[in-house]
Amino acid sequence: MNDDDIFRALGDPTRRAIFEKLATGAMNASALREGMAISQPAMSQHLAVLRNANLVREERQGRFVNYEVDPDGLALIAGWLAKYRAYWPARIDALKDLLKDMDQ
Amino acid sequence: MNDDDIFRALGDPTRRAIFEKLATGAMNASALREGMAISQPAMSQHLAVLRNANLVREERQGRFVNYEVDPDGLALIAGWLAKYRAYWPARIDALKDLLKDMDQ
DNA sequence: GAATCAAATAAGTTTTCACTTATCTATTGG
DNA sequence: CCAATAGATAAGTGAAAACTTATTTGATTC
Repeated sequence: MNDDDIFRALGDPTRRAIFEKLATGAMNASALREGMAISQPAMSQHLAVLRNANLVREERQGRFVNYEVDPDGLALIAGWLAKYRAYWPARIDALKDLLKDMDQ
Repeated sequence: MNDDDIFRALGDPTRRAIFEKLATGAMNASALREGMAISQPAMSQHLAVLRNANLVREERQGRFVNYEVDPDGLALIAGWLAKYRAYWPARIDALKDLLKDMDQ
């Protein structure tokens, strides 16, 4: 799990769509495919890339494999972004409001 | 400027290295190349991709073109990341500390 | 205004990577 | 134990994209 894997994984729009769909709730690979013009092997390969980047993690449940967002990958992006916080001072207030919301 | 352009731009490790070097301070394309095994046209092409993603902006200064980090692109990443804030509650405290630092 | 230097662009080549089809593995239920 | 189903893997193909060399554009200085 490093910047390289993560940004490469998110660099593909299809993979980002998969991730974003997963973020609405954990589901298995078949459910992910629904309404998403993508073959079974392609989905499996994309999920492998996302998993390798720690953006997604799996949990086998019988014959199905359930996928969910892995916070570790997101944290790494947040860390990357934080390095450049000097460049967005104007956005600090918005971020503060965000954190206040999260407290409730 | 959209998620696609940004993540595609950052998906390439060379381009991310260029961006990260630029984040240490604005400089022109030649200065960026120093110690960075990369040809002049390649650098120019990478900068064009970064510029197109609003991660970097240019300002011609005579014969040189000065490049600097563009906060707009970073803000878009922050926005993308914020959508998934539900997934990193454990990191809230760390982020708060970060904001406290920024106030000073 | 010719020479020089920074950077961009054009065109072609090579490498990477997202796909395909085919096959295999794992798990369940009859 | 066998048929069915979910998913992974293997191998090959085509397209995208990161490079190359050559040339062009823009600006400076002598």
